[in-house]
Amino acid sequence: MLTNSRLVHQPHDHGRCINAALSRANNLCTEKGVRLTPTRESVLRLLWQSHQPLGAYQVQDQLSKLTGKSIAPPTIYRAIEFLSDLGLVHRLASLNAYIGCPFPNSEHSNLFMICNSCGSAAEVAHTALNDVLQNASEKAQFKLESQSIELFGLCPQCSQDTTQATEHKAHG
Amino acid sequence: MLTNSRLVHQPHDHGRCINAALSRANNLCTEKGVRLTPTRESVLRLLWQSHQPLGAYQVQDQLSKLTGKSIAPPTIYRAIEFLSDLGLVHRLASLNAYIGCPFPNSEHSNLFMICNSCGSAAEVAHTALNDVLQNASEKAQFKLESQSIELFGLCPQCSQDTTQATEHKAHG
DNA sequence: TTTTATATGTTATATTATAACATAACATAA
DNA sequence: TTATGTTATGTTATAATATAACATATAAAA
Repeated sequence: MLTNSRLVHQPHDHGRCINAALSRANNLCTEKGVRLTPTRESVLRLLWQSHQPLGAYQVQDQLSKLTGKSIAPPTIYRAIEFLSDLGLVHRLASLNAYIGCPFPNSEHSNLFMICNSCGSAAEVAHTALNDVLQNASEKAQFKLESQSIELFGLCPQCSQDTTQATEHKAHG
Repeated sequence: MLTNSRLVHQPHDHGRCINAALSRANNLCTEKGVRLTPTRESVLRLLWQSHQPLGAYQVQDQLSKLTGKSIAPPTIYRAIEFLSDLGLVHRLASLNAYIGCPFPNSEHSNLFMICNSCGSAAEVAHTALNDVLQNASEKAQFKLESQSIELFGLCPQCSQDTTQATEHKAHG
């Protein structure tokens, strides 16, 4: 099970996340012979600003502020589509939001653990899970092509906070 | 693994699906002391008209035609919310669409197999899968509260059609 | 440097969903 | 039975998300 869960839910040097993501993006674009234009790079950078997924219009706002120009939705959606096609960005359907992919080269589960409290989302690649889904599909004679798995709950950090709050309440 | 997959993807007496769903709904509403009003019943019936999930505005259209009155979106969304709270209806996030739940009393996986070709969606309840997800969550110290699992691919029927089409092509 | 392909700008609009407030229907108690 | 509270629906407006269609600009290749 490969995940960025620890990183997402703990204080860390987030600059390294961003740099790593940009580096991966540059390599992949070179490899595929496509261009990581300034707009696309900025969008990717914004989606990596935190580990919380962003809506397209949040990206729009932030990019507009960043550049001082007003930017229309299609520009954002195009950049997201480009990044998404390369596997650098994922869409979280239940949130209508987008997030950078921490391991675009690995086999994917498209599994996300989304915190109901702080909104952070960790991605998980889980071979055994994929096998279970593949088996289930075969049993149902369903030819599996892609998948979207979104788990909701409390991240380690928020879970701890809740416990403490409850304890505090109990004592008060 | 409990699923309505066979039923969904094969010709069957669909009236029985609808009747069963309405009967379950009536029982559940009685049990919970809430009302299955005509609007709510109609919406449930429409969502059971086929095994393809429907968008809220599709439901609106059909209900308007059915009653001859024009019906505004909030009415539809309220009915869907009511049914959804009772577990009688699910939302498929990736499609922005809604579908009747075939086994509202069973433990849920919230797992759907959605056909990319015909649009049908079968629901699956899969204890072993739930265990895998629970374990993965625990490993990540994530307190799992709910989940949404959507698989995309080809249903048995469409998969067969594709194979035949390919064979046909190969022969032609 | 023309040509071609790719990327972005711009305007308008489609699609999905909800807020806010008014009215109606139902349930219960006085 | 009427008064009262609760639940459900009607109505209007608008928020939030996403895309179509066409014009322009930028980069790459011939």
